[in-house]
Amino acid sequence: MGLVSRDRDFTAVGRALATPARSVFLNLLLDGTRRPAGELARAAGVRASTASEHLSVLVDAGLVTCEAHGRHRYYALAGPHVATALEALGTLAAPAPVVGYRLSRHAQHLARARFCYDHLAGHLGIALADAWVGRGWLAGREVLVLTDSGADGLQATGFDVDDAVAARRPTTRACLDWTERRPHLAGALGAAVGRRFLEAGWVVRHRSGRGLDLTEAGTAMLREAWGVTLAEPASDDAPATPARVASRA
Amino acid sequence: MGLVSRDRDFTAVGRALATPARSVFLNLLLDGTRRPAGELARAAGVRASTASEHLSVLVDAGLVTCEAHGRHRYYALAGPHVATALEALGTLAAPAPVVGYRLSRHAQHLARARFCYDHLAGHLGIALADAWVGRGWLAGREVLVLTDSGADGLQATGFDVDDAVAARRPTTRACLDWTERRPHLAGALGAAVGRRFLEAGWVVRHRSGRGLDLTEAGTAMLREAWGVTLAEPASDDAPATPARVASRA
DNA sequence: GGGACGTTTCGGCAGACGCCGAACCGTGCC
DNA sequence: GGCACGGTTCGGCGTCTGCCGAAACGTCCC
Repeated sequence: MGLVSRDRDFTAVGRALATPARSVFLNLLLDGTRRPAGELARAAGVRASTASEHLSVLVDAGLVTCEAHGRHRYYALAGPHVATALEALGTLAAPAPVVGYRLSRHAQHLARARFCYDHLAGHLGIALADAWVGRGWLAGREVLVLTDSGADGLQATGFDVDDAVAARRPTTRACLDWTERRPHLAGALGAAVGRRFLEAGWVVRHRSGRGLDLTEAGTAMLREAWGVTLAEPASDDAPATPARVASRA
Repeated sequence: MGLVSRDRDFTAVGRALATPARSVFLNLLLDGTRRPAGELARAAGVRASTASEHLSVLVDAGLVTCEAHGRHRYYALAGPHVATALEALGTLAAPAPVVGYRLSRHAQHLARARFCYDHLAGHLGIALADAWVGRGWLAGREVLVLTDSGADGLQATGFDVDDAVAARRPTTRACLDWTERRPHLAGALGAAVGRRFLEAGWVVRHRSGRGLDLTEAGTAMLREAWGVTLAEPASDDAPATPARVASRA
């Protein structure tokens, strides 16, 4: 101890991020999914061989892990710390160039609800954070610290708060969305919430895409439990207030 | 709004970090100082011409700003957001390779007290955070949220809390040291504290180096105000408890 | 076993990039 | 004005690396 240099060598991480294909890969994996090499290759517009080389660079840099499954190899982010760091870097990075694509519809969907590695994000994530700050369950405005009443309330609603508190990761963490400017809940508790939403069937992963669909059950649950209503996806733009919260302390 | 891609292009930032020389530059600037091109060149072990090219890359990437002063050009980090992002990336990056140097002495000095862009870090920063958490001035263990009593207490001690709260930046932010594993106070309030420590002469920048020296006045002030004592720099290693806090609630 | 398929490895090519020395520019000083 | 000095620009050199197609490997399925 004390013998290690205090400075960090950004070279390796930098190299890993420094090419368009790898940047695309990371963006795709940033929602916490595992994806086979071929799918990543197609998404980035490069040959399988090229993608393979890129992926091994990411693995060597420790950003991504590889898990063999049958004749597929699934790649995923190496852990929450990678997601956290990339998310912080996103502050500096420019929005990715918009490829032709039917982006608009896609983007709207993502804006509404998605996973940010292991926790809920998009309008849904923000609405939850707002609601819980409103009831005094989370404190610190931009920082989202769990209060005692919050621990009780969330536990009562069926979230595994004890586990989250005991975890090695920070219990709560505020994750600032790049496009919206409001924080949503990350950290061990954020992950627990996300897990529960999936297990309970309140949200389901959109088939063949990133992004989540809020189910009937989920919609009802949000309204009844916390008076949260998300703007309908069918409606046009709803930029100013993406979600409305009834109970505001 | 809504039209921008949700993904980020990490390519540019990645490229900017991807070379040893630029990594050294950023590490040097990470303490918030501005330094002339020549000094940076010497530190990185490259010719002035090479350094100049590197620096223009960093400027183009928006990580660094350049300010002409006489026949010198001073380079500095482009803002707190850059420091924050790099600090987050440090989680992923390996410790920088140790160059020959008389590193040990140097590193010890840095470990004791230094600036982390605009706020106090090192054992000093950690000791302050510990002390203030102990008195209930900061809440949230790993997160460091300012409490009401904390606002009163710090204001009474002469820190400009009102300004910090009014600032556009988050009032408090926990900055996790890479080598130590404990957080210290960053954000607008952290910057206000750092500023005051310099102005009051409690710390002075170490000549020709990074790192801070705690003055007699600073030592006395720490002890009297919060019962904080930093281990003497003359002593050998003091790894386990870098600082001791008297009053623990 | 044979064939389809997902993936990796290999060789090769072209472009990008880091480095340097030399030349150039602007400022400060005598 | 003349010179020293900090800094940038330019041309050139060698290396690295991103890309591809072809070939090899392993798995699944008939």
